[in-house]
Amino acid sequence: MAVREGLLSLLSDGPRYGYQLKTQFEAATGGIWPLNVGQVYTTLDRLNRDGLVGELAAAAETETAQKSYELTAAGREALGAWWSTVPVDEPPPRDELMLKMLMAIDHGRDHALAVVTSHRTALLGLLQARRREARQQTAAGVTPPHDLLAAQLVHDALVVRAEADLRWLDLCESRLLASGQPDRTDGAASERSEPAGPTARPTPARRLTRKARR
Amino acid sequence: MAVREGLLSLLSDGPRYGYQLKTQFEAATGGIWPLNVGQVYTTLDRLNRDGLVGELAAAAETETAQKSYELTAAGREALGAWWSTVPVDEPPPRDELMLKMLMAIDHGRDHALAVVTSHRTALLGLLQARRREARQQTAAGVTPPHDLLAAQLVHDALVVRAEADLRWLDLCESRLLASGQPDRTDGAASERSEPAGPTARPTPARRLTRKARR
DNA sequence: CGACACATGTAACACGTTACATGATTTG
DNA sequence: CAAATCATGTAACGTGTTACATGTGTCG
Repeated sequence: MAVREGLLSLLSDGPRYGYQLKTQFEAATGGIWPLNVGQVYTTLDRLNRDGLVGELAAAAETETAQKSYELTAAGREALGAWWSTVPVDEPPPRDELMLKMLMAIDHGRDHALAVVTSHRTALLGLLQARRREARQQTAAGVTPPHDLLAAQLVHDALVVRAEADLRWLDLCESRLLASGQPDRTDGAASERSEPAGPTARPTPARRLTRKARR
Repeated sequence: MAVREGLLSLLSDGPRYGYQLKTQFEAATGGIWPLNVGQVYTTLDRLNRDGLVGELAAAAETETAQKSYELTAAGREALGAWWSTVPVDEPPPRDELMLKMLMAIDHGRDHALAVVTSHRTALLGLLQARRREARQQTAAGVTPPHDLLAAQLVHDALVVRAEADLRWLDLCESRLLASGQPDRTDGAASERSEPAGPTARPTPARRLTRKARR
């Protein structure tokens, strides 16, 4: 649910047709979010299906296949809801870094700590690279003012996000070190499940496996 | 690409069957990421199709429909790549807040500033709520140690993210205020496109509309 | 017995994304 | 003329997600 709302937002400024929306979407996002034209048409179809946009039959005047779309009342309402709604993460979004961390913890503290350090260095490198890019970007000011602002804000967001991730990794590390839990790198299995030989008898299936015979 | 890797990670500990994976996935994520069982089976099928996991024919021993899955060599390799790879956002991920902000800017500085302030207050409220939750959570320590650590880290992540978003909103505000760009709330149209009456002649189609007749 | 947890699986749909086909128009 | 841009659209695939159908075993 991102392209949908983007198109709605662009359409709220007046009727547009597909290719135009692609162009304006990319312009509005500072050229950072390329958008395949095909997706515009499929998304427009879906929006049309859902009654959020309507075809503007005025295409006859141009003799070409240009079909314009405009917001319907429902579309305008949906867009308004989007503007006023803050994305409440409930349940929390499936973030890759988060999931990776949790899964790593599941594999033992050592693994988790390794993931922390490797990702920290990688993220630090990314941050530096982005700062370098930013300097070059401002040096060669080629983009128009609007696009420049957009590009700058996107860059800010990426930097802030990366910093947040780094801070979170630090938190993970300290929490991991604080929890005196012993590592379960084989040998000493934790409470989680059996050491898992090739034919491990899995925890929740004990009963089933035990009396499988009717 | 999140559930896939999660299942691979769980399977790297030994063969598992579907329901078990659901249980362990939810346990590993501190009960915060509920996972529909059906999705486990479909994902397992897809992983099987891609040759990352294989069925363990040992189900015969249990007489029941329990089919276990295990990692293949390719699966183990994919998982290893996952562990060592830091998610590099290139192009940047379609973040909803970011997109909303950019689209708001496209609609004029005033609108953008309004979105900033509304989202800031909403995010602040969310932050406070989460801090409150955290206090209650630690007070009623019901969850086992592992799940508690996971839940705590997820909570940390959410808080850190929210703080980052707030910081970014502040940045947006200052950038917006710094850019002396006049607002384009009707009347004075910006460089972007025509004021867009019902039959607006769209910018990139000038030529087409002009000589449409073959 | 009836409710509930365990266990597997299918069908359907959502959105995002890419590749492809097609044609008109502009421009070098 | 040829290449690039403008312009529309379809087909196909990928993952995530939910709802549903089905059956066994446990427990109060």
